[in-house]
Amino acid sequence: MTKRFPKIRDVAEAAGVSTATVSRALSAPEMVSRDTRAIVLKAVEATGYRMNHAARNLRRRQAGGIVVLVPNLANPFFAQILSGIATAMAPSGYNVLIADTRQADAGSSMLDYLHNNRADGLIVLDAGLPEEVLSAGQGRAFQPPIVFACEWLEGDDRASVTIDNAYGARLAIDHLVALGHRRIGHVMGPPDNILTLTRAQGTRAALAAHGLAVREGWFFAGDFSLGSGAAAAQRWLAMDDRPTAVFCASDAMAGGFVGALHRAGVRVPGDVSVVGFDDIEIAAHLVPALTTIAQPRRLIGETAAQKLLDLIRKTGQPGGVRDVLPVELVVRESTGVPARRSPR
Amino acid sequence: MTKRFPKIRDVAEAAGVSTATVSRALSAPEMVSRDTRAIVLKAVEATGYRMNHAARNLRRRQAGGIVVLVPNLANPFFAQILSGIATAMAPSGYNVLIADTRQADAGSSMLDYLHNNRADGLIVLDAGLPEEVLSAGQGRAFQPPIVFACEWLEGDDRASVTIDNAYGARLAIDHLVALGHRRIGHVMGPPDNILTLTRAQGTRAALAAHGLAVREGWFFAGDFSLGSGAAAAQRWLAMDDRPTAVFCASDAMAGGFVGALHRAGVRVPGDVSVVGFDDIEIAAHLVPALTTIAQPRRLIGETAAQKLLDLIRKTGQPGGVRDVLPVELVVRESTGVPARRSPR
DNA sequence: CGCAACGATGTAATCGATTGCAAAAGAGGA
DNA sequence: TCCTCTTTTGCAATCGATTACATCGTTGCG
Repeated sequence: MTKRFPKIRDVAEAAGVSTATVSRALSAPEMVSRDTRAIVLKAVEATGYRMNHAARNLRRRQAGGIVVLVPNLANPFFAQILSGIATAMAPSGYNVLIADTRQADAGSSMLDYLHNNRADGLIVLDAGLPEEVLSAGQGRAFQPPIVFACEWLEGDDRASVTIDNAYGARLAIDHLVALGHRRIGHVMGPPDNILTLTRAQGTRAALAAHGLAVREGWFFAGDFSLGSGAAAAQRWLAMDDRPTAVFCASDAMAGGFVGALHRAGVRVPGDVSVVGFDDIEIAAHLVPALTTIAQPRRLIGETAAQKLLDLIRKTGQPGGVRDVLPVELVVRESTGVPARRSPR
Repeated sequence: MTKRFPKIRDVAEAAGVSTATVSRALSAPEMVSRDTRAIVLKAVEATGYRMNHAARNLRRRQAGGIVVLVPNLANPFFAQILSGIATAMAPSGYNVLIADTRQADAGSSMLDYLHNNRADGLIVLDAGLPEEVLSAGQGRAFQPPIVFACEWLEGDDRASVTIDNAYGARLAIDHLVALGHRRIGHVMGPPDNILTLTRAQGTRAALAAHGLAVREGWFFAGDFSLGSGAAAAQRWLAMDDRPTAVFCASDAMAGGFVGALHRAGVRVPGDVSVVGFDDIEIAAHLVPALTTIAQPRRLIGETAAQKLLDLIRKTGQPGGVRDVLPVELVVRESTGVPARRSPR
């Protein structure tokens, strides 16, 4: 910001009107007569004027942007969601700020975002943030509207855009049972995560509904990552009494699981069937192509963004509306009828 | 922004000093005596004061943020880079804005970002933007510092952080040749992309250096995506005279290529060896695990961010420094000695 | 003892756009 | 022609923090 930009006053002079008129011609065209509007627009063109957002935001007492809190930016799962958010936000003129909640200085800067004037609203993709951050500003400070996406806070009535995780789990289990599996395991996400909980609970419920055993030993710990899927595979390999099918709470874990199994000489779906969750793009291209529960990631992002805009503009529902988007089973190659007998 | 926040004046009153002193105590502590500083800090605490960024930015004539121009946010390749950028930017206090350059309203809003006061600098991951956008503002307007990352503009001397793509290609080809391959193909990225060009050119050069044929029919069109890799596989399958090894310009394409081949009954590396490029996280977990050229994505992001900060602060080199980060070959399972004879 | 120099603080102008209020300009209507 | 009502415009205050410049003590040194 070294040279001088034309400011609104320059445009006003060029057009022979007042700054107020220029301002109105640009942000409330209907308040200005057709003729002056044309003159002003021409002057804007001629001077190359561009509005100064800092000034507008100061005067309007707003931030001019929203922030998206992502648990781990490096995780490609969020890419599609972010894209959806960006798409939906583009026409609004709001900036989209991105912050990684698991970063070094997370604590303080998160508060900074939340507390005031850095953002007019936020989309939270990480319900695992410290309570005091998410519920901050209840006291003296003002808290901007929040929309949770993917994850949410139990017992909290703020707006959210999620999927029915238990139903997704049920689809996976039903599919496996229909294929003839009776011995079904589950690779879980990180502990305490709401998605982990609901998917695991959904799995348990579906198993029970089919009158199948729920063996705790077949519930493998994981954290949604590729590596944790591979680690679960090692534990599966070390078992005497293995499940013939495994439902993984994320495609990444399913990929890691299948890969590690393959390297140990176990075939999918020949020896064990695997179902993933998410339907990330590569799922269809894996070897074998992954059977999975598809969730509409881009739509989740777009919906969350739209919801946030409504909240900011105070249009639409007063708040607290929880959208639940549909999931569906996508059958590919990684599931099949169970082997005559468990290998080994 | 409905309720009233404590402003600097409130803090000043609470502390019994002037607003100037409060401002200095907060952003230039050394200008204020130890005692007053303590008093001010206490008053800040007591009032719950948080600075208004819009006001500061207006006064300082800056934007308070940088923007990252991403060609396709949904592409997970960029996730790691964004993460690196976010990490490096966090301590600076600059906001990180993200914009998808292939979005609907791209043209106009990109200009908006570039031209002024929306950003103090930008990191461009898409050198394919229209010239008039990237070179905009040379005339009357001021253009903020730019750092190119991954991609760059040929003949442009602005700062950039890249890798040696030709060398990466050479590593891949050398590896294949060392395994005994003489018939080597290449799946390319999108036309006119600088990465496509340099990698293809590097491939040609390496091939020539080994005295091997450069057959145009073995250079498959692609666009870095999974689908285009799978499409290339179809073309490979339809050939009479196939290469025994294929170097793909991205891991995504390699994944798509291998997957499609597998579904057609062709084995990797038994029937054909495949090398990727990028070393995305899943590469190590694929079946077969992908041999690839690793590039330090997170480091690219961090370096670009640091460079941009230097440019903004006018520290460091005056500008135009081009960093080239190292790449390396990672040998996994997708490459092996060529089959005795080409299948079919 | 007196003056220069320095450090700490306060005063007030400033950044650039928006908007409440008032004045001016039309538009009808009697 | 005069008056009321509506639409367009302009004036000037305002948003909240920063910072150039001025002020007021202090300290140091000749």
